Amino acid sequence: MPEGPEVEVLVRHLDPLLRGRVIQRVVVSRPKIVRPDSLAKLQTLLREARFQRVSRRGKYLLFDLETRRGSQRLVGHLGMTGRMFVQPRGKERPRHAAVVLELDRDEFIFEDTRYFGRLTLSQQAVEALGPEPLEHAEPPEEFVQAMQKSRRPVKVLLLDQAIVASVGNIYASEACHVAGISPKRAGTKLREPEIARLWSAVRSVLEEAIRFGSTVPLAFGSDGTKDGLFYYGRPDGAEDFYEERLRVYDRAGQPCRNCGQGIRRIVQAARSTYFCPRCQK
DNA sequence: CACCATGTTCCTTG
DNA sequence: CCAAGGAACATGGT
Repeated sequence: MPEGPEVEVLVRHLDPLLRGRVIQRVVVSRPKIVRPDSLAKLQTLLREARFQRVSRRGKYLLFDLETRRGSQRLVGHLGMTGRMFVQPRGKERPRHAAVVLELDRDEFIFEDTRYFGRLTLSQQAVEALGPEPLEHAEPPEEFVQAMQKSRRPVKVLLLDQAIVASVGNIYASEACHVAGISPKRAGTKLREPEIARLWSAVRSVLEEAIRFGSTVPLAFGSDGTKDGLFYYGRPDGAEDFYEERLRVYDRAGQPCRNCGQGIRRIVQAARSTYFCPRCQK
């Protein structure tokens, strides 16, 4: 499910639900998800821990906990198909529930069909993240430098979480389109004003997605219908707003909303990229 | 059966 | 050292 915006919307949903609640029991049915922690370590540390706050960095969810041994931060990542939600204890758990934190009458569930996600006390991945787009109105120096010194294509650079956090495969294509820059351009070939344009395009694309995700009805629980490209699925019966939303992603062959040219799909670093050959140079 | 999928990491090759 | 490509992880949708 996740790029930064989806994680942000999920965090805003979870924070008020979890704040102040105490973990009674930790059930890990997929030990892989908890790596590099051990199951025993997690169970020991999290039992009787109280949620203080849920926040986000990049695509990671940060759960601040007050444990018997002081403050701890649990780090979550949704991989491609992860979901997190709170449901009443006793309700049937989804088939791919990877980790369950039993609270009082409720339980927190981390479900992940493909099991690419993580829930761990290791801070290592978070520490390696590049700048957070929505925290810097101007392109940070480290971003400009990283772009200029690499010959990799722009779209591939945007996917590198060490260069800029929060951008995933959908919003990388979207940002290149908004910036009017071809996804194939090498970082070294970008002029400074183009890098600045790219930075603000990333910001506006992420911001727009967060606004969209916050206003549309979402079903966070396992009973939401299957994905669309904004996740969580919408509740059954909710209208489908999702088609109109994206500029280029998954729109191969369809007309560019700016100029009418056909959107093209190419493959970069083994992932799909979409762009308008006329608007993006 | 084929191919595709919102992510990350590791390995090989050049 | 860097870059590119591929595979792996595991499951499901079309």
